[in-house]
Amino acid sequence: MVSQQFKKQDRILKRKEYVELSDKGKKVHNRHFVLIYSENSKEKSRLGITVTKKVGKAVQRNKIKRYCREFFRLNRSALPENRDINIVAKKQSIYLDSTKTFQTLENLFKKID
RNA sequence: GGAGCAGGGCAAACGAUCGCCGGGUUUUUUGGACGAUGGCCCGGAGGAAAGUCCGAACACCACAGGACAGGGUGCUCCUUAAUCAGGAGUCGCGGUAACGCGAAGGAAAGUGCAACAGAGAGAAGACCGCCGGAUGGUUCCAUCGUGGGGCCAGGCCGGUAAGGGUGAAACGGUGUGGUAAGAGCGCACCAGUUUCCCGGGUGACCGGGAAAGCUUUGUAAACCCCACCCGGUGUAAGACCAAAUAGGGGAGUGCUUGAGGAUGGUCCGUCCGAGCUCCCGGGUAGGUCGCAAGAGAUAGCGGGUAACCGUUAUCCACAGAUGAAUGAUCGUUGCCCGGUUUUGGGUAAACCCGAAAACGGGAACAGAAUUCGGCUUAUGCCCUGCUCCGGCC
Repeated sequence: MVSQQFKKQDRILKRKEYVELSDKGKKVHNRHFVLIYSENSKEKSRLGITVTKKVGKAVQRNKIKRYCREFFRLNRSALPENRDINIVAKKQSIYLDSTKTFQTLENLFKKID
């Protein structure tokens, strides 16, 4: 059984790291999300989520972040290792419910090489 | 049954699985501490957490005292830590009513403004109308002549604010006297203003009476005047710890009589060579604190119309993140909406109201960020009381 934990060390927390990632990383996107990713020096993949105020109000932004975290937590074993990944939400993403969010992210994560 | 007014309540519940944040405790790691890992236990968004519109606590900065400027408040009394808050009232306005709304001091300090319409709009004004006067024409009566009356015509001179018309507003209303016609021009009553007196109320104010001048428009969310109040910035406040690198100050030591470094196990040797060592303060990244138990909640009793106050008891690891936790999936039940079917009542029926069943759909507004007290705005459902209208007895 693979662990489904998702703790603080599995996340990108510093502004510096986000800036570095967006400078160096590769991007894939669809109409709801943008993924920015690059290899890291750690053993695990780490996740960061960016939802700006343009997307919606606080409740909607929180919902998107929780869906993204949940997807990452449940599907880590299927994902590539040694990556820093930033999920950037676009404005369209507030219209998705949980199952559609998961489907959309799954399709998008397949594009990561 | 319909329409409305006021007040209050809830913010789906339970279970399973996988997670997140904080705290306590414990295991392993370690010489020990911190930390990390695993286990167990406890806690983890709102009525508005929102808008950031007021008020405070707290912190730092500024500050002898006063005046001006600027800003705020503006019926009364009370409550509160405090307020542009709240309660109870007064007055005015709206509503049939329950009830609601009001920046509600001063317009007889001064200045300004009052569109359009209208004759005239602030010590107002004569357009129509009404009245008087002189003039012209005509006619009637009387007459020697002079004269008197009626009608018509227009312009001229003057009076008049009662009537018409305009306007949001035209300098009180009704009646009567008066007059050429009119007019607060006089008088009576009514309304209003100011002053004074009496009574009630803590007070705003209310009730009654007298006098005066005879009536003095509106606007102060226009300037202004009066009374009272007011330093500034906000937890990214602010306090503390503090790398690496660069640089500042001081002390010691050294500059061919060579500190220190490289080579090396060490010494000699060889090479490089003007710095090296220590201390101090400032300070960046980063971190810690601020940062969670209080103007606290619930219940009882006492005081008060009430806001609220006093007192007693009980409860509380009542969230503390910082790229920011409080979630996801599944199941059961409940809630709301929709049409369908069955059924009860008001009835002869249409129609209306209620109940049940299965089916389908939905679950609002919204996420703590230093903390409290208010206000405002957003929003789903439920309950209670009251008012008006209609029907039946």
